Amino acid sequence: MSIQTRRERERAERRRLIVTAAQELAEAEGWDAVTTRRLAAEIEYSQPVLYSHFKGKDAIMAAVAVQGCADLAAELRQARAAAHGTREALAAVAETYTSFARRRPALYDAIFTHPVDLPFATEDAPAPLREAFTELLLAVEPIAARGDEPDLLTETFWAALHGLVTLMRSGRLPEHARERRLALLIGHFAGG
Amino acid sequence: MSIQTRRERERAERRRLIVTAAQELAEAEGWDAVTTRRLAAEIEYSQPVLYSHFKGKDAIMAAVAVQGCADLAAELRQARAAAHGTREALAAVAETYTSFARRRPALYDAIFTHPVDLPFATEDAPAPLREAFTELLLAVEPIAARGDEPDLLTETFWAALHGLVTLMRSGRLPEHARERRLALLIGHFAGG
DNA sequence: ACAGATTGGCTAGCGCTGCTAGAATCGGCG
DNA sequence: CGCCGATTCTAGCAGCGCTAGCCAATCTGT
Repeated sequence: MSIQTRRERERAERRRLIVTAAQELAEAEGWDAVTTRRLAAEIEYSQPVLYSHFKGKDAIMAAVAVQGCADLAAELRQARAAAHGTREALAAVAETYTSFARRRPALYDAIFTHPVDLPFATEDAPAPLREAFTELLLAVEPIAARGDEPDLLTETFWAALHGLVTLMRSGRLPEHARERRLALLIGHFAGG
Repeated sequence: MSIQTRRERERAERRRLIVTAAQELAEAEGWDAVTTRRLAAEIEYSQPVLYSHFKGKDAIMAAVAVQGCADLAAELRQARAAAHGTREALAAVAETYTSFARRRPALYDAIFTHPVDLPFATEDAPAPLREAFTELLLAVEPIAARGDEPDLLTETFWAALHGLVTLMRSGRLPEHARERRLALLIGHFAGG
């Protein structure tokens, strides 16, 4: 038994090594730099080792996404907790969300942009994903009007943030009016 | 002179041929199927011919995007013209926009998702892009509150639509509540 | 009408990608 | 020690975007 568990432990450790290396490489040089060869060199193993842990590159990105989403959830929670008042909480969460996307674009892309088959809106979605959504929900819920379904309203608000983030990063929206757009969004959602 | 112009005409025609073939192939089988080899075979020329017309594959996608955006602009205009009342016009434009994204995902991606260095928010942006934005602007402007900058409000509304579209297509938002989310968005923007 | 210049398309190939089959090597066990 | 199974590596496949350099067809000037 013992040698079996040791092996499993080593395997798990190496899996973490892969995910961490992929995340660091992506955040340092972008996802284009994360090739299977480069990643294998980074962890000092050969390429096929990656495929004994993950089905393919996309699966590695998905693992990075889940891990990174925990960071986002934590930031959102902190921002929401530090804010006083419902409108302020919503603004704080929105600002934190877009700030996260700006500070850690590679991570944001893995979580929200890259085509990936993670279960998202179901109950068997990975915990960090559900936690991040819950943070948004807790901020949006109080400003829901009568008849608004909080879940759907949260999704809509989230989509708006996501749209702003992606359009700005691709250069389709100019960066300079970022805060004013965010203010307009909050204004229309929080009713003012 | 005449033979020069004939050559230019032929060149222009072949350029159109390339863009059209790329668009059709993308819409039929997705952008992954649009490789330079496949595209060259489709137009019955060799690969390097593509590079005498475009700097690279991205430039071809950009050309498809501009051409496709004219379609979108036309659809938006028609929807807006057919609607009575400001709120109805906004809803019609929003529905048309998301419908376009659903019906023609490859085209939508080329225009709004794919990383591309088209000038977007400046005055030297290609005409179809400006026209599409203008259609949105004309629908959003009437619902702008006092103090709202119409341009920025339009951008924000556009971003929300874009976010809904991309999150739904990647499976991060379930499809089933599509219309209710759109209704929530309109409700909060048009002041309901 | 013919030789020379020029334009322009094609063949072939480079360096890279994600991924995998099969050889080789390492570890535990009788 | 010698075997045997699990594991890791070497080597290679098919495909990608892109380009250098040859070759042929076309136009120009005598």
